Amino acid sequence: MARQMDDVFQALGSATRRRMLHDLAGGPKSVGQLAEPFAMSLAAASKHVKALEKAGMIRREVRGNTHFCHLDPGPLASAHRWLSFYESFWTGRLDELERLLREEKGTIPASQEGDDT
Amino acid sequence: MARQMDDVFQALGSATRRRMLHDLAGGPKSVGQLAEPFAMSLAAASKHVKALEKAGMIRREVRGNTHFCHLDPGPLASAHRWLSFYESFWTGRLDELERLLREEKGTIPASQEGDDT
DNA sequence: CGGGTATTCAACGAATCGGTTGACTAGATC
DNA sequence: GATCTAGTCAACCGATTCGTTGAATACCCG
Repeated sequence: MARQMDDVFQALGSATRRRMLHDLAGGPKSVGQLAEPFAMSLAAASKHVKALEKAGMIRREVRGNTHFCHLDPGPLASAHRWLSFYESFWTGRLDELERLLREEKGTIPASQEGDDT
Repeated sequence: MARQMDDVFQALGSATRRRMLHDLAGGPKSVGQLAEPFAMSLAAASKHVKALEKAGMIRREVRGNTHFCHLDPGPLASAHRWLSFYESFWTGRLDELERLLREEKGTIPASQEGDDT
């Protein structure tokens, strides 16, 4: 479904959440730790975390009192792969792009949307 | 500014607009042509086009009556590069990731957000 | 038990989104 | 000039987003 892709890109469409992901790259963090850089309530930050979780980009491990979040890079990899489709375009390899488009015609139509592996 | 990045990812967070981009990869299209696959008014499609334009992902060339849109892959490349930061993460190259994080400390803090070239 | 800590939940408001319709502008065509 | 076509614009609507606050939950600690 393209829905998961929507969630991923939508989650990335906020500097707050991108920052959270970036912080998470340094290792698991609690919700409170993730919230700390921001001038917003913990409840607000908690919602951002939930958005990232919904997009599958973080997993949550509740240990005692605190919820530890760790990055799940899978969806980021998917998004990266999705964008890679256009790579030949921005590198100027138009011949390569044409090959990709032709190849696509041979499989499922609009197959790029189906690429939510 | 991180604002441009917001626009790009937000624009990508809609299957409709992703489809439009995909169609544009095959060559320039008019607004009407872009709208055609969708069961929505032309005005609605026009708004989507405007969103893509705002994100810098398409340029518009008005020729006579019709507006031709062509893909500008720059922002897609930026997004791709942004995601590449996490590549070492999903390939399991944690040592490489740590190097990146360490290297980042040496430059501008939170430098990833500044990467809107 | 009582109190502090970490976090979520629910309700609310302002702003934005994604769509609609109707009116408008401008180029093409007869 | 009259009309068709391509597209935008403005107003509107319902749904979603992003923040708030206050209350609820649940764990930890003395």
